[in-house]
Amino acid sequence: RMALNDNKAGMQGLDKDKINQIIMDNTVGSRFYMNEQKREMQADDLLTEIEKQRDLTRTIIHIDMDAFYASVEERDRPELKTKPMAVGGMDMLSTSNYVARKYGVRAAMPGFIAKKLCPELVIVPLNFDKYKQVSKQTQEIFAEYDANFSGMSLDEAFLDITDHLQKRILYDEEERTFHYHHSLAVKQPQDSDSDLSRNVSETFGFSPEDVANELRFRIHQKTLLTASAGIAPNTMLAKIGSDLNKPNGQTYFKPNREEILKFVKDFPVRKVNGVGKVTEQLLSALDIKKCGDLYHRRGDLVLLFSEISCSFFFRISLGCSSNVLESSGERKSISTERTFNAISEHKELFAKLE
DNA sequence: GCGGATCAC
DNA sequence: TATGGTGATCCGC
Repeated sequence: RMALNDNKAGMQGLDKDKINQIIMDNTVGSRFYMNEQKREMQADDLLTEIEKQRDLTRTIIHIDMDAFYASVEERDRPELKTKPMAVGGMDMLSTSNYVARKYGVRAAMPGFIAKKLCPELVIVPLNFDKYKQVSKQTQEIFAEYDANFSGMSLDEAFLDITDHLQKRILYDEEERTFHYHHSLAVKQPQDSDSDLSRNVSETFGFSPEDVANELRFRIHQKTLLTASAGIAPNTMLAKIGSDLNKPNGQTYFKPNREEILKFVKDFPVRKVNGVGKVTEQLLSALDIKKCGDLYHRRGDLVLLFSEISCSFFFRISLGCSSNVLESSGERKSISTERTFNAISEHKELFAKLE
């Protein structure tokens, strides 16, 4: 910001580096420098406030069904498993299986484009009623661990298992053991013959990770579908976690401030809930690509954005978000999702700078 | 409050 | 042939 701007007539060919050095050498204590300090103090006030509210005492799980609609169709039509397949129509696809993804066929892609990428692609029309039934089955399981769980869509939910973990300490082994019915046990191609007669049952422990494994086991037991999970002290990290080891995996973020900051530092802002295409571009223009960059550029951010937007960005940079779940029925807002009107907010600013 | 922009599913 | 439909927030007016 303090650097010399040479986009003015008569300023070409100057030794920019040398001039900038002189400006910098004389700038400490100057108005420019003080302004910068002031803005960083403003930012630090917000950051301190957020840090003060950091709560590592709760355990949130985000459960995300793997390629949900496509997996349901594969389950009911196994011949589709080996073929590139997507669910939706020629105008829009809802999701695709992993074979199709190798061709670049993704959710939210028009079917006719997908067909050009992969002419053999099988497009299966939506069976919404079926997905709703499966969703109900998974939600019955969720309710056993958190009666107030928050369903985000048919294939995603947040659970606060803090209370369950307390109660669970008293569970005997039987209450932590689950097994498949013989009729449901499916032989996977990679299983050896001995796996067929194997007792398909499992006992789970007492840790947050054990609970997530148990949830995923029970979902598969009941629906024959796989899910991924993120376990963390808040919704932002839980949501990130369910994506990191997908499919059929899970990630645990320990309730440890230092470890969270270390993870978040190099994590791309675009993958955080609430940061979409436009915000990504806007931040990218400021050379902000990783969550840690949001912290380093905090002085610039308070200059450019509203307090609400800054708080949103700073919470991301600290790995802080809400850990309070609104029950699905009465949900009005999702506290981790924030948008801001970048264009109009900045039209104003640029107008002043002219 | 309303409409526009943004975002997620 | 052809690029969703809905619900939520924040912003400027």
